Amino acid sequence: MRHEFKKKSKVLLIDDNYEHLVGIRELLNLEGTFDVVGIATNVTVGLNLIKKYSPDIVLLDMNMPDKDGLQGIIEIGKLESDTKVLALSGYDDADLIFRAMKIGAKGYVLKTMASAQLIYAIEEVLAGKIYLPLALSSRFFEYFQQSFREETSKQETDEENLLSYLTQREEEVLELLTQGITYKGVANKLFISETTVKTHVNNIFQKLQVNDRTQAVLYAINNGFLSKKVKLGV
Amino acid sequence: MRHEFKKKSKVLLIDDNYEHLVGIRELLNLEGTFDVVGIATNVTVGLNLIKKYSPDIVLLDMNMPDKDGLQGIIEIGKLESDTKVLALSGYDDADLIFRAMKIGAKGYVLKTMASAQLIYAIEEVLAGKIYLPLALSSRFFEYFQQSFREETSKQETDEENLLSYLTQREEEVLELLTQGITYKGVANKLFISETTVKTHVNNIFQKLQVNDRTQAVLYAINNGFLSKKVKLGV
DNA sequence: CTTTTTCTAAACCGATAGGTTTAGACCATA
DNA sequence: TATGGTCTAAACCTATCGGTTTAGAAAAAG
Repeated sequence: MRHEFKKKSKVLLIDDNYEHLVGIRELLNLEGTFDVVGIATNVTVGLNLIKKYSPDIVLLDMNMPDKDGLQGIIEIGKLESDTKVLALSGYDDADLIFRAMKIGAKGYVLKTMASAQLIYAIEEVLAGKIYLPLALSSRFFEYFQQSFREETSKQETDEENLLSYLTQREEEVLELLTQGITYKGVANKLFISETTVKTHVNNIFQKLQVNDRTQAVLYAINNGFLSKKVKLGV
Repeated sequence: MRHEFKKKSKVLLIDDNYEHLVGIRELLNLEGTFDVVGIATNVTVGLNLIKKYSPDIVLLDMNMPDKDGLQGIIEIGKLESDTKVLALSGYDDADLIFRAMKIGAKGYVLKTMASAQLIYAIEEVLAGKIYLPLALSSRFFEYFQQSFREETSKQETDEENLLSYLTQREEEVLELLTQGITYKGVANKLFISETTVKTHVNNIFQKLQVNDRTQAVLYAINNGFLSKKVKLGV
């Protein structure tokens, strides 16, 4: 796609390192297809510039002293603008990459990367895609999978999941308990008497080794009983 | 890395489509660097073959009639072997890709892809990397970000988060309630009287617009009060 | 064809929870 | 200084919860 009237993309730079800031601006200006509408050395100023210029993309440094980059991404997201965020960082910290992508960064590039790659990343993000260099992408996935390994290890590997001892009916009752419903309410929903509900609930308490409904609900939530509602489903 | 005594990698294929199965086996045999140690048309048989041959990698079809592929990945993971799973599918369903990667697949390739790309994917996974074709990787990230947008929208965007009306002391009390502690227990932990706790709790109920402790705990959990413990932290 | 499990239900009782009112002490802000 | 919010606390009462025992009917397992 190369035609003469192509509109330049508006770019904003936020980085506490002023030299780096100017360096990137020069680079992008030389490229000719970008219009650097502003630069800022902190997030607060950057946010104001975004409101003023509505850039297409913001290059946002992750490692800054005052407000950190993650908070910056969140606040840019709250603006409800179409501004895309490309995260910049000196380190390939898996956790940082994961968090940045989680809260809406459209890409993540290292400062050590070749300028051509930076340009490519910007273009990809501007085209609506998500850009992660292969090396970072790998780290991201490792971290991603590890997060869920820890999370699911309790539920699936666990052979002592007391929830598995519950009968079908008891599960139904527990399900209603986790909605904060009283004995009377459960009885009505299941078309059984209140005393029957109490019997089930007492059996549930014994099986889950808890003393009251709140603890039962907490056990249920922390052991995968309600995973679909509380977390991302498997 | 090319030396004559390179050991062939053991590959296992699981796919309910027998023709496809044989086709891939032929392809891999022709390649010369792979040793297809077994093929199976369902997960159950496949699991037994994995136990028997300890393959380096399993190509696992996601769309099968009996046990589906996701369950297959989980069960292969439970074997605690070093066998890696490369997911195969006819569809680039974002949700399916996300789930497969979440539970431990090392890669995901479409059946429609060129055979050279399949070979490349297998080699990458065998080398300990994670392989997602660019197109799927994009879909994955979109889905990934969308999942968390939904999850965080209630907590962060929400200006009607009733939790924000709680005083510090009330938050402390609620925190203890979410651990399933009684009035008496809370009183002891906070070094205040039981009646004081009851006063705080009643105020909490009114502010959160709920009727009992279980509902209060559920509200707290579903609105970010306990996010660090229940979900992945931001 | 027994035996066990599950689901149903009642009666009884004490403990806890929840609702309401009132009130003193402290602190900050108007 | 006065006003409002917070934290503390008590007294009172009712509703609900939780523990225990007992038991019949139906279904599943042996």
